[in-house]
Amino acid sequence: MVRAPCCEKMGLKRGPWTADEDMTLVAHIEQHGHSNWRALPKQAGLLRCGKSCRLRWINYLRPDIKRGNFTSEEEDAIIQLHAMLGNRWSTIAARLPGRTDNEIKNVWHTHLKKRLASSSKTSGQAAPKHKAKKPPMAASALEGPTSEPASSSPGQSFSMSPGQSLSTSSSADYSMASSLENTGSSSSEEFQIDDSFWSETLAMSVDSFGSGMETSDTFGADSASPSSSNDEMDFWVTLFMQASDIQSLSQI
DNA sequence: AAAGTTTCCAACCGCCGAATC
DNA sequence: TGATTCGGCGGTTGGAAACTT
Repeated sequence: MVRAPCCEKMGLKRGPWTADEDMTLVAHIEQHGHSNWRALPKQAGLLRCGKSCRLRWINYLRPDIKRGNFTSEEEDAIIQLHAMLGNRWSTIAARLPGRTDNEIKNVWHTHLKKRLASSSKTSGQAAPKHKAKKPPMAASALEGPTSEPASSSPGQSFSMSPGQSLSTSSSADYSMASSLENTGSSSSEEFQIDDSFWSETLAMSVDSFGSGMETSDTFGADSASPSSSNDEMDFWVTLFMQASDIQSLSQI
């Protein structure tokens, strides 16, 4: 049977949200929550698809969203996490409190991918291919410490292992090869984690680490209904980071 | 100053897995 | 047990803003 569309498109508004719509959505969610996205727009009196409402809330209106530039620490964290996880934006976002998967995805495609490409080409010389534009925004995020004063709290912390080093070396090889080269695998071999890896390891984790697993609880709204596989993924991300950290420390 | 180009980001689309019936 | 619904995810895109010529 043909799957029904996520929402009937007739008469539903699309495109950018207005301030009024934002207010309506926020007010409704604050009052009634968002137990049912599909029904929400009708209840709130919005001419929007439920999916659209959800996206707007998740990516923009949620109170714990951190607006503003990405700090260099955040960017480095994204790069490291992406090297380990690939395009698992939601998992990466879960490690960066206040950041959304959509935002991280955008940053990756607009800044970080290019940054990696140029650093790998010049092997260390970060040749600014693109001239600085939008000074208060993107450019500052790329060039070392951000000038953003208050929007990113000073005490901001990632859910990473305490000793996790966020290498900012320009020629850093962000692949897992660098992190795991001391584990016996060839250093020239790029370590790729694919889905089968995760499914296998996650399956193993149920038996081996089923109890006492520490789960990160850093993402208020999203963690309202955390799936166990997400918790497990968090566990493994943390484990890998700690492992790579231990490996690098042991070499000192 | 204007036209053309590039960059960025909010939003949409389609697919998938889990939950429910 | 299969069908259906729903929420969530990642890929992609359109338009606005910024920048260059």
